[in-house]
Amino acid sequence: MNIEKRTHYCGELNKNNVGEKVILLGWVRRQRDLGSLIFVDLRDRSGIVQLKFSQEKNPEEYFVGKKLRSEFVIGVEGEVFFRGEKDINPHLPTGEVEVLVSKMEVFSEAETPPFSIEDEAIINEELKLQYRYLDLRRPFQNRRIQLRHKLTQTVREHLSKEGFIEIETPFLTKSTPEGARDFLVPSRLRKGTFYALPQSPQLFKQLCMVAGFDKYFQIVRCFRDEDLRADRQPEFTQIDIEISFPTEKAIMEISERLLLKVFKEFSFEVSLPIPKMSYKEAIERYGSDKPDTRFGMELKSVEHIVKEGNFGVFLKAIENGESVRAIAIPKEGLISRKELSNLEEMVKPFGVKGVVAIQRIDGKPKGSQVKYLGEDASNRILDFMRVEEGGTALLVASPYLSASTALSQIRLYFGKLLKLYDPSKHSLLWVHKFPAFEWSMEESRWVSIHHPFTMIKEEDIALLEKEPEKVESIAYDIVLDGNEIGGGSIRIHNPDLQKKIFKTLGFTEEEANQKFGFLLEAFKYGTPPHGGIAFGLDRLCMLILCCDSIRDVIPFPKTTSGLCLMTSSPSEVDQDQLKELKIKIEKE
RNA sequence: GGGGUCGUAGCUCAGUUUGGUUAGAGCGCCGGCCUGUCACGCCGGAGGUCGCGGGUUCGACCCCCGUCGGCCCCGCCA
Repeated sequence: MNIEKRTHYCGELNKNNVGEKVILLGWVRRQRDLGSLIFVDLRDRSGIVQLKFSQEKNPEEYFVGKKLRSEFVIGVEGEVFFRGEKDINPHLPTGEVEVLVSKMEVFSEAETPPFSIEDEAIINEELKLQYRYLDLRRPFQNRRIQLRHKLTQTVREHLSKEGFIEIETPFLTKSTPEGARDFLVPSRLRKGTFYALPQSPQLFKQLCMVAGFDKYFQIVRCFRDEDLRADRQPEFTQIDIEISFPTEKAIMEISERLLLKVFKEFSFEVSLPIPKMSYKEAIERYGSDKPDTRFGMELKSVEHIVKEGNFGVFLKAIENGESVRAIAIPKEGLISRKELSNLEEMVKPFGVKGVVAIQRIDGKPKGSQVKYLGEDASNRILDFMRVEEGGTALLVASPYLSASTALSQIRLYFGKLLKLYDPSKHSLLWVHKFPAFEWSMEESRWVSIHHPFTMIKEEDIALLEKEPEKVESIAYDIVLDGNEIGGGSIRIHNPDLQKKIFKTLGFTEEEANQKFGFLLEAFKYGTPPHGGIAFGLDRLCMLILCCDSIRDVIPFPKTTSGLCLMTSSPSEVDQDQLKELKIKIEKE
């Protein structure tokens, strides 16, 4: 058989091909042996078509067909026939036709695979990852990776059309402080020194602006040595963008055109226009800097009401400058004593000690704390929170941010539980006006919330020395259904301001020069104002394809403990390799 | 670093509550029969380190300790 002469992919065949001679190449999905008549489903990346072997019509090939087993790789030559009205399989796109095989070649036999190569197969994650190439052979999983290709193609095409230049930046680069832990790569030529794999191409893309490329993009792998999650892998892909002479508005518009182009391509419905919300407002209304705005249940502060009651816990909290915040749960979310203690468990990690519930039953407030809060105050809370009959107000007392975060967890929990949103509709949101710095208890210093190269509001420069917590950055995140899918900022292009920021972050001039000297040096020679954004390609792909885990859209992912079960990496290396690098392993 | 949960046939799971004769089911696999199947059907068969190590016990899949691995979460992820 001449394998160069494949005429069709299996999934393409239909009634229009009847009578044609075809050559198909693929995997045996299943064999149905009826005696002197055998049906075989042949699968390739496009789909499935039925092959027919008949003892009567093609005795020679029939006897070879007898020996076919699942996952054999074969090539067939044959003619496409209409199956006949009563034999049509309506579940198969190619179900109206079949191929009567006249010639067949078995390229490769196959052992029985550890799991069946079917969409319906339920397979433990461990096994899937160990035999990832078989998992990827399953049609829907195969399609996901093909769709990921379509996504990256759409991005490349769109950005190229908009005048962006794709530029590759190094993977072997310099370890920098701040941010995630680096993956290190030892250098052989200069023993005792290390490259780091980039957490993102941040500094290089800025240098591309200094170099005059004006509009840069890259679909690029990034590496962060931190713990994994369902939506976090140690290596992941970003759509990285940077432009010269930007405004926040310009970058948002570039981003929106790109995202909408992608969403259109995938028939993914989002509501427009995309609202903008300050960080402060997001925390106030949703308790999160990446709120899911597909449903309401907004948070409110109720100190002004509860301070009139007699509930000691709340009064004391207010006295200590803490907040009392509340959320309204609809009547469908009936809260039993058991559920309430579940909720309390849920919010414990956020430093909230208890949750107070007030339910409206027959128009009256019910709940174990009502007698302390007073019926009047309780009623006012129910009214203020617009709690319907049968619904419940949940209250927590804690420092503002912790109370807000805790309630945001409760909000998300009920939003999902009560199906308060249509899963086929999606909601985008810009969150901006982030604070530039936060105090790190661990390091006893100010650290950047975005990164140290983020521009701050001009009028806040004066606050840098005395009140860094009040400094606002020109940074923005884009949120899709409660998931951060991208973020960026306008950068600092003035070396003096950059030095001031380093000072706020507690770097001495010497340290700053040692770590970022090349950037500061570059900025001396004419630097355009610049800024950009980066999108998480894997996350975006996961959300568009409605997957539960980022692993589903990464061809060869790691487990939650950072292992590749297929290759068994990471693994030990030869002594010789270590010797060459002058590295000694310290035994535990 | 911490919490939760899972690990029994090739796969998915039951059995563990209350330790006790030979550890089961469905699917898959192997052999036979079958001309319109498409989750083909029918008959027959093979298949087990109960994750691993130790302990308790007359006796452990079951109880205890440790360990490895999967998944989810907190911390962490500028």
